[in-house]
Amino acid sequence: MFDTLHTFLSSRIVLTDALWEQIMTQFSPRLLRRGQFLLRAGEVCTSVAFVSRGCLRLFSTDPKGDEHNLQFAIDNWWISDRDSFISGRPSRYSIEALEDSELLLADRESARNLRALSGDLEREGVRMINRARAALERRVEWMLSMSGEERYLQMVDRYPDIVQRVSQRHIASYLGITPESLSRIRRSLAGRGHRP
Amino acid sequence: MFDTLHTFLSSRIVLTDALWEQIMTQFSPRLLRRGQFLLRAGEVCTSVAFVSRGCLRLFSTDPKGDEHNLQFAIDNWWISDRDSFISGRPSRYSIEALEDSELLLADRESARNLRALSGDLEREGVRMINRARAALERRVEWMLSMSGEERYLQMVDRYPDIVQRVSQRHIASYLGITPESLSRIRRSLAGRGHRP
DNA sequence: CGTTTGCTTGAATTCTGTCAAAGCAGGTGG
DNA sequence: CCACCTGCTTTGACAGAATTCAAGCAAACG
Repeated sequence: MFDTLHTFLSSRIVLTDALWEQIMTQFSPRLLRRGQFLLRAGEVCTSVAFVSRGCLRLFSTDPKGDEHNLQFAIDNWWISDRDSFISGRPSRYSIEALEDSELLLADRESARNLRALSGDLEREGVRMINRARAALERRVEWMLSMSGEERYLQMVDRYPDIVQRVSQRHIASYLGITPESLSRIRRSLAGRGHRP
Repeated sequence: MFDTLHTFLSSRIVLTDALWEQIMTQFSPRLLRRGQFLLRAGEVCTSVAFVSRGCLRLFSTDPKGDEHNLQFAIDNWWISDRDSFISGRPSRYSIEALEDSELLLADRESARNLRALSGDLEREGVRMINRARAALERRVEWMLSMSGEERYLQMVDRYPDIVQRVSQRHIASYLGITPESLSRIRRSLAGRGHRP
């Protein structure tokens, strides 16, 4: 369960055995069954989670009760409501496991300890935030400039593994269209000779 | 021209005269007339800009030639294509002055120097990235869950000064709707007794 | 084996974009 | 000072796209 995190980190920073020993102590393993929640809207997000195996979604629930997927996380991704995690304020989001999942959790103090452990680790943290920001920026750009069909093709291109694992209604919610529309888009694409 | 930056910084970090002296040396002033560009798509973004006075927009141009506003920046805001700035790769975005503007520019080396100058300053840099990320996240949430009218009301509520200063077609582009739609939305709101 | 869940499909509706035209500034030059 | 030009906003008519509502179907699950 810690193996995947070790592999993940060693591809980005210089990871000595001594450093790894210390890093491990800061994470606590957690199993989540499909349908269980890591975070519910209104609670404070007290951890960042590394997904060593499984699939989760982060979503908001609007006043009408409709849910909107803001992020998916599969093996080797991180997931958390960073705003709530940093500020300590209640979260507007929920995090739910879409498959049975193995997580490694770090709370606020662990995160602080990790940053203090090595400059490499701290810089990697900043890079992670920047990647998250860049991904959101791209997504806003897509929403502004592309049709639902184009956004779907972008998503298949960029996140094929997620499109494969996650149900269509969740993909539709992520794209900002209805499941019916996504179904029609896929039929239309198939008719024009697109790989399923 | 440096006054606004001094005010800005002193409200967020402990700003001694000595530190301020050093900070000033890292920024170079730049005047931009309305319509001039700080960055053109395809160029590398070599600076982050603090807007001491004026108004700018960051936008992308899609294959059809349509422009999409991703960000506005007025007095006391920062603007830049951080991806290009960090990676050194050509930018997909352009930055244009919507009014005559006074900027303070820091290039890559200056940014590095600034981070090295004080831990406070470095932490403030991370906070800035996080605020940018949080703003984008909110915006994605809006795009997923709200109609054009609701997004417009959110924008009026959250960025009244920008809505006031920027032309409607640019607001419309930011919201992801056509200028015609925004015009109709405003008429409809006025009819239902909304402050102009 | 019956129930549930998710996907598909159809028809009606609502909304938004498109195109074209006219009105309304603000700025420029005669 | 006025006439003109240019860019922005408004408006109307229309076409097109996506949502909604409703129903059917298939695979998965207890």
